[in-house]
Amino acid sequence: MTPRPRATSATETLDIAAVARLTGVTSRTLRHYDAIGLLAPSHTSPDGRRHYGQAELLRLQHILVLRELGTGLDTIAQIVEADDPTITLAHLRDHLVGLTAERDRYARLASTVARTIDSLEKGTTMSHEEILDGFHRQYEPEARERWGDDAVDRSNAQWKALGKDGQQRHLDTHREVVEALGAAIRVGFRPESDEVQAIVAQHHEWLSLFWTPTAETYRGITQMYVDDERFRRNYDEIAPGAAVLLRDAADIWAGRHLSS
Amino acid sequence: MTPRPRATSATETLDIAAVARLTGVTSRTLRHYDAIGLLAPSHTSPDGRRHYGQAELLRLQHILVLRELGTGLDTIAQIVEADDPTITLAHLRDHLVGLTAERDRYARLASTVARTIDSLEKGTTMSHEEILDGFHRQYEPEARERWGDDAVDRSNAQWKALGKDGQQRHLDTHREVVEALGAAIRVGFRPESDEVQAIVAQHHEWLSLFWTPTAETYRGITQMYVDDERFRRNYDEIAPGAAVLLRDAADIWAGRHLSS
DNA sequence: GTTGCGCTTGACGCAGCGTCAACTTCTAGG
DNA sequence: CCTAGAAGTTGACGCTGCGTCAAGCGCAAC
Repeated sequence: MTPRPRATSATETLDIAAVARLTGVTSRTLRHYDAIGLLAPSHTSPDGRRHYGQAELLRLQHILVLRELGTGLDTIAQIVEADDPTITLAHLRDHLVGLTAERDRYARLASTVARTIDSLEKGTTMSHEEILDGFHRQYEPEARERWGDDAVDRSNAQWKALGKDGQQRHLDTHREVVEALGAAIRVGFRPESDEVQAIVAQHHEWLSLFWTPTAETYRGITQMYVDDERFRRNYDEIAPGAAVLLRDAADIWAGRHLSS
Repeated sequence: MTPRPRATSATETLDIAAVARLTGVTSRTLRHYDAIGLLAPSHTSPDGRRHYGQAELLRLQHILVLRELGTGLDTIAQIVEADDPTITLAHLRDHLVGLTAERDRYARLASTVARTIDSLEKGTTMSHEEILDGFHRQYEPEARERWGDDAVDRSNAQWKALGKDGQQRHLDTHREVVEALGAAIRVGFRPESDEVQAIVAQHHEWLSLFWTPTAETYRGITQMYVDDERFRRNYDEIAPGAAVLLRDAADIWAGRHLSS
């Protein structure tokens, strides 16, 4: 005796948009799942619109859990088709092995990269060459696994030469920015001045050629210019305080132009 | 004055197969990298064959390191194009965020899966025949693609190697195990007896087709046979106490034969 | 001559949808 | 009742990073 809303065709089913909202998938995905036979709607209204019932929602739940775990849709199909906790269990057991392996892989990668970055940020007298060399060495264990010893040894020997060349080109390109900074210092411009902000924009553009920093990472980079002796010398030998000026100006500039 | 090997066209360059062997990538990948402009050969001989020099090897090395980190090829192209340690390091900094996020994601997934397994183990209500039948049908086609894991590769290979007859025999094995357990109970064998231990070995072999249990998980599984009503009934309908006997025997067997 | 290896280009295929495009249908407003 | 707009539909191509044929060419051995 409870009042039903407009008994046209809706009993307890949800249309595709409602399911999309509830589960967070797109309607396109639901159509895709229908197309590949992974999840059919409970019924379609005469005009072709898809409607989903509770059973389909549960099945979708199951699908999404497995998908979240990185399982392929075909495998998911077989698992949900079986609709059997024990099958799922067997699958999960296998999957757990893969997941922990991936976790460990990423943990190793992250720690390697972090150490590389640390050695850069804290490196007292570390040159670009040494950084690069160290970077390369960090990957030796993995590289040796994949590539074999002789290949790694040979590439290690050649690594410096290439890096040296690239380093020189980088410094040349960069010098314009640094000299502009030096000029700004001698004239006494402040970080928030249009002139210095323009230099920062140039610096950022230079950096953005290959990589798009966020506000946070851009601030981090310019902070690094101050913290790291090797970098700071690069700036300050043009004009004392250049690194600090760049950092301060970049801090302001990032707040104005970069999304945090 | 050092003797050169056949000065036809080879000075110090490597052909595509040699590069493939050294670096572990396929020749197809090298051609792909050439096609998309990521890594061109140093020169091509008149018949169209690609040859790579030391510089190309180093560039490839750089590419592969970045690829290993999960960087997309387009981004890799920009980074190696820059050929600048600072850019590379900036990228690493950026990438570290993604790596730790991925690591955490997988860690969360792994723990979620582990807990899901736990709860499923307690709630599972399937007979082994159904498990086996469903498993066989479901994993035959596609699991191998998704799961490069050794365990699944091995289990599928074993399953296929069994052939139709062998597969059927394997299906029968479980019943043999259960009936042998029943017989052992009726005769009054103890868990540590050679007879019961042999049954456990058979059971473990049967189970190993689906995943490779450690001592811990094998004990967990057999414990589940006792804890879960439906499983226990499967065993105990053959002979009362079969599940408990299997668990106790498996506990001993695991300690003797499985690494913890 | 011919067999066979190793290379070449060209093409299609795969997952898992995103993203138009072109069309229909339902609903609300005037 | 007409009309605009929102939201649905099918169909198609696009994307990444190659794997995997297919067909052909050059070179060396038999």
